[in-house]
Amino acid sequence: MWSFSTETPNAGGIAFAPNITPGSYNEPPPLVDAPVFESILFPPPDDCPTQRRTGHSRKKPENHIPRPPNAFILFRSSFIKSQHVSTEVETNHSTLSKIIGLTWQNLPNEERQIWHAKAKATLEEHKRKFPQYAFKPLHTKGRGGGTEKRKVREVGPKDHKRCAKIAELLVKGKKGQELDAAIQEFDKYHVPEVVTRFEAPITANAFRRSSSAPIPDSEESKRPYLASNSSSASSSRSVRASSSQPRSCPSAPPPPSSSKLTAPESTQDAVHEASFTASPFDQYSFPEQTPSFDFNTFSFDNLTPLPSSFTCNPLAQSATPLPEVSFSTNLNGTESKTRQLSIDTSFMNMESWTRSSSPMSTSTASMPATPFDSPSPDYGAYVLEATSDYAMGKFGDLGQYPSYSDSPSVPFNGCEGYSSSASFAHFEQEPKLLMASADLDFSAFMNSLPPYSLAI
DNA sequence: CGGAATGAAAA
DNA sequence: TTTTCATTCCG
Repeated sequence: MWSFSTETPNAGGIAFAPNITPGSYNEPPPLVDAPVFESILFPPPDDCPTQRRTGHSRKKPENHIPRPPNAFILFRSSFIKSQHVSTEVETNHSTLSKIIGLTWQNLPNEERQIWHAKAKATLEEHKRKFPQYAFKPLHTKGRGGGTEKRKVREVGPKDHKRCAKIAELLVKGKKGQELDAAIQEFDKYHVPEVVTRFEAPITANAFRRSSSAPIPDSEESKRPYLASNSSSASSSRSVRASSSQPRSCPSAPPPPSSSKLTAPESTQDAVHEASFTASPFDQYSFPEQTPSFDFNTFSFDNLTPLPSSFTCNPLAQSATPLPEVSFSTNLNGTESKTRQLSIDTSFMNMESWTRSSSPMSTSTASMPATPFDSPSPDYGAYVLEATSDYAMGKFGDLGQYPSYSDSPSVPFNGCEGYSSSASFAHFEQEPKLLMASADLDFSAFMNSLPPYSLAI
């Protein structure tokens, strides 16, 4: 794309600073001929056809001279061209920009320095080629009788987890087909964070078109609860967690304390909380037989060391059949904190969750009456979905069951001081087992749930 | 055409 | 300090 000079930058007349012995210099290392024994993660291309952009039907003047690309743009361009991330993993370039941005930040300084040098060289050549060029940005922002404000950071991170994971794998050297396999494995258990308020309904087709969604395999998925779906409904067994996840997110904020509940530092969460001061559970009419589960009396603190799996049904004495809650943990080594919660909803009374009685009908007055463009029938299976800032997963799995998440993110009753939210997911087929994974404090997550959250 | 990233340069 | 625009291409 851009013509890089593959010769060493020193060849252009740049000399070493005097009185520095070759063995002592360390500040700006000779970029190219430095003996980099660690193989460069994303080596720049050797051949550069010097093509100037593809035939864009851009509304640029014929003689428009584009800006010289900066280091990141050069890196991104090369990254895209070399297809380190195959289209199997990601095709959307907005998401790719996220991934490449994260990769760029995690890149070793020496390697980033290479691209900065390339940007410098490109700039020099640009100046040589277009001596009269001057960057003249058009400030088309005049208050000319129009609605200003347009650059609102509206949409939250679509799936930062996945992007961070990809970037993490990239800087570890995984790319291409090797990356495909790793991400495929990741997608099997990863719960996409796509629940946002007031967004367009997530329909089945829309979700499949979603960029961050794993490509749906026509065959039956290997997701845990699907497998358990085919098994006997009465026995909800433990769900195997993904074998081992180092879970080291370099760029992610430090995880909150597992013992205490702190206020969310994210301003967006604060907005969420401020937007919904009223509890929707008071407005919505839940099924009358909605039982309650007292998490205050049920403690998970004695789960250390956690059993490999155990099942509890604290409401077994109740007349109505109730969801069975089973917890399973995988203790792979000492630092495995990934635990999973599965709820067997096979005996859910779906009749009581008709569309009319569902909170969705009241909370989405502005939504289209039939927000599902999928031709598949509407089973009307509304499932209470719960998330919290400390639980990294949530009930329901949009990856497996394309669901309509109309989530009025609301603070839970009786849980003040931190932000948690509830949402309602719609499943196009009757879910037998819902899953949630909590990577951090499972006990805090469970305690954050409202009593009726399990009374699905 | 907006988005999604980082960064250089102009306003 | 803030805005533009370099690259890329899908929706």
